[in-house]
Formats: sequence, structure tokens, C-alpha cells
Amino acid sequence: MWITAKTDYATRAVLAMVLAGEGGHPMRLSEIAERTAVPPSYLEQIMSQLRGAGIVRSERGPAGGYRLNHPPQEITLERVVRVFQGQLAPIACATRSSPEPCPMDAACSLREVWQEVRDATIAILESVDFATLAERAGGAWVDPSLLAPAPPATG
Amino acid sequence: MWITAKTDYATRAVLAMVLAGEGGHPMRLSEIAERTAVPPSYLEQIMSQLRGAGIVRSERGPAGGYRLNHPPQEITLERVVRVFQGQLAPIACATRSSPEPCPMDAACSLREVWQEVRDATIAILESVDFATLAERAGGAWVDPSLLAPAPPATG
DNA sequence: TATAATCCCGATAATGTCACTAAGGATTAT
DNA sequence: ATAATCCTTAGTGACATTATCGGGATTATA
Repeated sequence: MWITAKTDYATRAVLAMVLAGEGGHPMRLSEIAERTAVPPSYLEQIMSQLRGAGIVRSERGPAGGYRLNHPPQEITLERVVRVFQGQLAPIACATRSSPEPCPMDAACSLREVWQEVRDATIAILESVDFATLAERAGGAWVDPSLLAPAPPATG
Repeated sequence: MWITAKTDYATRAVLAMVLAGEGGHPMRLSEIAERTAVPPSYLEQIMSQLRGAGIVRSERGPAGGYRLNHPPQEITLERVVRVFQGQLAPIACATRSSPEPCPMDAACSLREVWQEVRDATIAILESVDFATLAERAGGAWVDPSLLAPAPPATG
């Protein structure tokens, strides 16, 4: 239960945008909020962070809204999660970037295990992109470049 | 950073007890607190929970203290962690025992990923027991049954 | 029987994070 | 001008975490 609501909401928001497709007009915050079942006032902060992280961009004024800043295949789940969760290690002594020292010498055999958990977690999140997630969701979105010569198998 | 200090302390405490070996007398709380660098008053609560979970047992009175309730090989890290962390899924919709429903239909493709993370985490924690951890810590503890014919080293 | 060492238990408090609300400002198409 | 949209910051209540403290229960020993 370490994925916060904010992270959950953010990943849902990105997924909702992918599923909405790359239509002409951007997607309004109120529409994203509806489709993801996230409180709009809270989603505002989240979209702001996503924009700051370069994952989405925004357009203001009437008919404004949000667009993805990259094709869905290039947005990994890890990237979105990182924006909101910070360190993915389960414990402070096992982070990749700035591990805290163990106060107990022998505890470093435990640290190895925490590092294993960290690495497994990161590997999974890095292996999934939002094009894949949209497909699995039975999504409307299809990468046009993949439909070049032969039609892909159905189902 | 989802492993709480309590869980961290508990795993260190169990490791400390394994490293101390199965000497004649039980291990005092104050001694465990010293070796693990855990506040004694807080460790009291933790040992109480470990006892409630059947992982250690206690003896009262002078020369009292704590003993492991099982051989270290039989105590997995998962078992200790479970006592203090509850659900190991990263998000409420992905628990094994009582998953909450997704408020967003399409989000279930995300749920599959959270379940992958959950399963990988549990698999790692289940694969490690405290005998192994003690060995890796360069620990004093050795399983006597593995040293059948030759006499064990002194010290 | 008295003492002291140990475990046992419940109350409480400080701190911080989370999840959200609210209010007003900035931008821009019409 | 107006209205629709995004933008930013401040504030807040609920809750979990991380302890601390005081006294009670048990028991080996003198």
C-alpha cells in the first residue's frame, strides 16, 4: 500500500489521455477528472506536476486542456510513478541514489534483500509503457505506424 | 520507502537473536535494543507483537528474555514483515486477500502491473530465511545439523 | 519473605504526511 | 468584454507513525 492516491490518480490520468486518443482538441481537466473518478480540485495539482515533469503539456483559454507530450510507447509507468513517489526502494538504506547508512552492521544482509525488492519493482515499472496499458485496457488507441503492411492478428 | 521503522526494527531484532545463537539463557530486551540500535521503549512493543505472532517466546523474571520460537531456517523474512506491514500489495486494488474495486474501468490494466509488483515482492521475501541472512551477515550462527561428523569450531 | 530483574500493557503525545478544498490570478478564443 | 480554461498557493482535518512513560505482573534468588 505504498502507492499513494496521488500516484494512482496520475497514472489513471495519463491512461485516460492515451485512451482518449490524439484528437484535434486537447483534453479538459474536468473531462479527465470524470473519466478517472478523481476530485477535480486535486487533479489540478497533479496535472501541474505532470506538466512540470514534461509528461503532458497544456493549452490555456477556452478549448484549452492537456495533451501528452510524448507518444504513449515512450511513456513508461516508471516515469510517471517517479514523479510522485520519489524513491522506489522499500527502505531508506536501500535507495540507488542516496542510501542511508545502516545503524546495525549485520543488518546489511537485510539491505541486500531490500535492494532486490527495489530492483524487481523498478524493472517491472520500466517494462510497461502506456501504449501497452491502453491495449490491455481494450483501449481505443492504436499506434498507426504499427499498421503498415499486414493487418495484425485479431484478438 | 514503504517499510516502516517498526518493520525494519523487527527484522533487525530477529536477526540479532539468530546471530546471538541458541545459548543457555534467553536474550534480554535491553541487549537486543543495543545490538540493533533500536529505542528500548519502542522495542518493547515490537517484541510483544513478535511474541503474539508466535515468532519469539519470552521468559519472565531475572535472567528472563526472549528466544526464537522456531529454527532460523524456518523463519522467512516474509513472515516477519507480514506481522508489521499487513498487505504487501503496493495499492489497495491489488491485494491478494481483499482487493478494492477500481473506480475506473480501464485502470484494471494498471492493476495487473501492481499485482506483478506485489507478487515479485512477496516471492523475494518468501525466498529468504533468517539462517541465510545470518550467514550472509558473516554471523556466528551455524546450523549444528550441517556439521555432522566433524567437531564444531570453538568460540 | 523481600528484593530486584525482567517482561507486560495501556495511555498519551509529538510529528509528519496525505488527501483534499478553496480562493483568486493568468491566459486566450470569441 | 466575457467566459472558459489552466495556474498557483495556502490552508485544513484525518490519520499513521514513532516513540515515551508509568506502573503492573512474574519469578529467581538471598
